[in-house]
Amino acid sequence: MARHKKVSDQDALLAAINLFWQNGYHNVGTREIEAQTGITRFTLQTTYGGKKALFLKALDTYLDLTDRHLLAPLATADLETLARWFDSPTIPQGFEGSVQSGCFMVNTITALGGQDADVPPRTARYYDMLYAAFGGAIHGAAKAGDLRMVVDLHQCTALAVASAVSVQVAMAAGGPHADYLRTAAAQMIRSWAA
Amino acid sequence: MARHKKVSDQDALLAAINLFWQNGYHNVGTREIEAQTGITRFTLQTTYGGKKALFLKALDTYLDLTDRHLLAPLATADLETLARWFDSPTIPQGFEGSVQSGCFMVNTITALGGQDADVPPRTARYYDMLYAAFGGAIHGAAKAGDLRMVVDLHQCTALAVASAVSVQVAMAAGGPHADYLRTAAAQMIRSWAA
DNA sequence: TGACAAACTATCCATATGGATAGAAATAGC
DNA sequence: GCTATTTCTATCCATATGGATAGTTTGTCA
Repeated sequence: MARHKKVSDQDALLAAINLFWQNGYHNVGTREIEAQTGITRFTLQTTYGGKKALFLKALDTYLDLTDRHLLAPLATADLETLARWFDSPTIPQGFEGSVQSGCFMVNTITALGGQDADVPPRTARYYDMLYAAFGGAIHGAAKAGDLRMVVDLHQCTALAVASAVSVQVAMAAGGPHADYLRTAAAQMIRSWAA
Repeated sequence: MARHKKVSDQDALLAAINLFWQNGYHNVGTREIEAQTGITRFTLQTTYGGKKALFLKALDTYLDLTDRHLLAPLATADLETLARWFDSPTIPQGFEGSVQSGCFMVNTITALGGQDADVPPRTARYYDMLYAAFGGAIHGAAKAGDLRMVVDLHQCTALAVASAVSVQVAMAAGGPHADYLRTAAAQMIRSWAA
């Protein structure tokens, strides 16, 4: 039987997510990947398929975890939970140092999206996740009679998605903007209640 | 008197804006800058101060033009003009090929913002411009008695800023999301009217 | 017409990059 | 204890990179 890797796949992948999320694809070289994740350049190539393949796997895992822990549960949440999602956010374990960099996926859309054919399918998945989560909550609230009659469900969903995305950019921007936007989004959601 | 450059400063700078906006800082090499802007690597170094300095000058010029043509005029606009700013956007001359890449500044925040000390001052300027533009319009509408009494001006301003930023990300993302968000934002703004 | 200054061209340079290779090390199973 | 397999280490490689240099070209002015 074979030699074990220095670090487990899971630990290495988590480290890779944080590295690429905080620094972007281009600012991270293969020597830095070795230093920060424990994956040697040999293993990077032979086991993971190279830098680009590791990046995509990290991004896919990020999307998996983001959906599982942050978005999918929202689809069945009530309005107050949705509002608190904005003004009292939870941070997935293991990513505490990265949330100030915004969203790994949003950063990838704006940094690489125009030139990299591997990004658009993931972008589509991300927006699907956002619309499913916020749309689910909003349609659920409507069905429960919790929404004011005058609100347009598609508009509300789009505004919730807009708020979520812009909060991520504001996180990457630094400063107070993310808090302003979180507060405003939570207020907006609470204003939809019957 | 000396030899003239192959292209004018203004044309070169416009070309540099479009190049960096569409491709990002790292995806553009100095040979590509030569090919796309007419600035030789010699001139890039001696006149502009190098690749990074050209990038920052391009970004600053982009912020100047964006403020002048798209944002500053909003500060004295009425609500309907603000709504149309979203659902019937105008494209600054010379940038038609780049708007599908979103916003040069937003792309820079997410791609470089975490590692590059030259970006945060420009990020702060960008958000200041956004808040001044949307805040000005909204406060002006309130002063004119055009807003419903119940709306919170700071919340409205923050939501308008959120919408503007997320539309830019959606442009970079491609697909129908930008149009959804534009429509929703315009509806939201119209819903604030008395 | 010559001088001067600015920009261009062709070439060079040091460094960094992603990935490849060969030999060594580590591990489990037989 | 040996074998097979996987991973590691040290080194190498071809290419790309941002920038530098030297000689040439170009345009204006005196």
